[in-house]
Amino acid sequence: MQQTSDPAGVVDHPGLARYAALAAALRQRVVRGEWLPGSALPAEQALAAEHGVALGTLRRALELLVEQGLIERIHGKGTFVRSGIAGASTLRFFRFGEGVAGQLPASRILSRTVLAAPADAARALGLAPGETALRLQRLRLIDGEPCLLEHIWLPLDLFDALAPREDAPAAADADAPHDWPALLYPFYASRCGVHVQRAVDDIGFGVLTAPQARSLGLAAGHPCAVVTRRATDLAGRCVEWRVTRGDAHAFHYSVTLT
Amino acid sequence: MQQTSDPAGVVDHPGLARYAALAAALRQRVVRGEWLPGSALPAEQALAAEHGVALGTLRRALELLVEQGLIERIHGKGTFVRSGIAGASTLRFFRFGEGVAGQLPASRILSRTVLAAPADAARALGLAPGETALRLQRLRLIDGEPCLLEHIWLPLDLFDALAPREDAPAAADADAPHDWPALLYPFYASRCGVHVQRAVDDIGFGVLTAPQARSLGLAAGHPCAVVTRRATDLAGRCVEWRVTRGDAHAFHYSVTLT
DNA sequence: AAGTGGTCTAGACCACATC
DNA sequence: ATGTGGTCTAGACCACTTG
Repeated sequence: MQQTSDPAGVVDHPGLARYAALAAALRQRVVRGEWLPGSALPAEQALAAEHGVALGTLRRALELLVEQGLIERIHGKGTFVRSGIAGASTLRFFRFGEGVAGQLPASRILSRTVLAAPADAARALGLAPGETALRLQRLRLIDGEPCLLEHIWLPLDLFDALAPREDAPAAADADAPHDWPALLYPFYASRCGVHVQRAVDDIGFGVLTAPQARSLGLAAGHPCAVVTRRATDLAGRCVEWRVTRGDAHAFHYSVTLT
Repeated sequence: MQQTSDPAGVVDHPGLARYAALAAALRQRVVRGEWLPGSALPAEQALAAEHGVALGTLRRALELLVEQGLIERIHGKGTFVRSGIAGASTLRFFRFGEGVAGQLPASRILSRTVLAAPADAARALGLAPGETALRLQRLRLIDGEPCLLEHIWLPLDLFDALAPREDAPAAADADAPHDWPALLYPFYASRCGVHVQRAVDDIGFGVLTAPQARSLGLAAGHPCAVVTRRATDLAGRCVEWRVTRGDAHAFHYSVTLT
C-alpha cells in the first residue's frame, strides 16, 4: 500500500506525490464551484474515503491548500472555502495619523464612469484594446484629511450592477455611490458575487499630476508612492485593476527575510 | 500513549503541543551552539529516540524549524543548521539596468571608520549612547554606474577584525577593503564568525543630501528610497544596522496577498 | 550497500464547537 | 452526545546521496 497503486478517485500524476495530486484535484473541485466561497467542504473522513486515501494523506493535501490561501480550517467546525482576503487595504503601506483608535478611514467616490480602458488596465483585465470598463475614482480620508487617491477599473461583464444607469439622473440614483461602504471587496461579493481571493501589489514611485494633487491637497509634482494592484478570483481571473497614490513621505513598509 | 505522559527528554509545556515544545527545545540546542551553522543535526531516528517521541512528532517539530528558517533539510543528506540568508541584497528593491546577464553588481568601500554611533544605530545594536562602532560607507555599481549608497554600522566586539588598524598606513593595509567581496554576509561569517540568520528591511522615501547625491551622481534633493535593515544572528542579537539609499524612480517591489 | 529524509497507512485519543 | 479538526503513535516502503 504505497505511492504506486491508485485505489480510487485519484488520477495517477507521474512525479507528483499522492497528497499533491490530491490537493490539485480538490482545488479543481473548488474552482469548478462544487463548494462555494464561505461554505464547508465534507469532513476529513468523508473526503479521504471518497478519494481512497488515508486520513493523513488527505490532511496533508488540505494543509497545502491552506498554505495557498484557498481554504481555511476551523477546529471543531469544519473546512471552508475562503470567502475573500482580509486586511488587504493599501492603507497598510502608509503611516497616517490614526485618528481615534480603531476608527476606519472614510471613503468618498469622486466619479463613476464607463469609458475605454487604457492599455495597462485592458491588458490586466483581459479586455480587447479600446473596450470599455467601469472606472471609479475614490478618495480615502482619515479625520477628514484626504490621504489616498484610487483609480479602480472593473470589467463590465462582472460589475454591471455597479455601473451608472443612463436613464436615471445621478442625484436620484438609488445606487448612489456615496452610500457604498468603505470596504469594497465584501461589497463586490454581496452585490456582484465576485470574491477576491488573491491580490498582487506592485509598489513604485512617481510624482502627482495637477488634478491628482488637487484631490489630495498637495502640490503638483509632489512625490508619491504608487501601488498598482491586480486582484483575482478563485479561478485566477483578474477582476479588479487598481492604482493607489499617496504622499511618498507617509509611505513605509517592512519586509522580513529568513 | 498520548500527549499526557512525558516519556523522556521533553519538559512538559502546558498548553503547548508536544511537537511545538520539542521544536522549542531543539531551537535552544541550536542557539546554544550544540550544532554550528552549516553542520548537520543527528538523524531523525536518533533525535526521536533521544527525546522519547515518535518519528512523526519529531518530523513535525523539524518542519516548524524549517518554516522559521532555522534549519534546512536535504533529501538523502541530512538536516542542517542554516548558515545564513541568501538573496537578501537590497538591490532586489530596485530596477537598474542588469548589465550583462548574471553579472554581479560591483562594490566599492568608500570609507571605513570607527566613530560614535548615532542614536538609531546604537539603539539597534544595543550599544550605550555615545559608544563607538565600525562604520562602512559603500557604493554599489552596475556597469560602472553608481546605483546604491550604503551606510553600515557594525559592533566592534564582533567585528574588530574588520576595523582599520591604527599602526598601518591605509595604502599598505593587508586588509585593504577594496579587496573585500561584493557579498558581505559570507565575508562576515568567514572573517568574524558572524552568521546573519534574519533581516528586517524597513522601506521609506526621502531626499538625498548633497554628499549622498554626489556619490550617486544625482542632484541634491533628489527623491530616494531608503531601506533600513536590522540583521540578526541565531540568538536574535542585532549584528548589523544598515541604511541603503537609491534613486526613488528605480524603486519597485511586489507583495502578494492571499 | 548503507544512511538520510519523504511518503503513506491505520488506528487511537484529545480538544473544540454545536445542539 | 455528536461531529469536527488536531495530535500522537508505530511501522512499512520509497527516493535521494554517498562511498
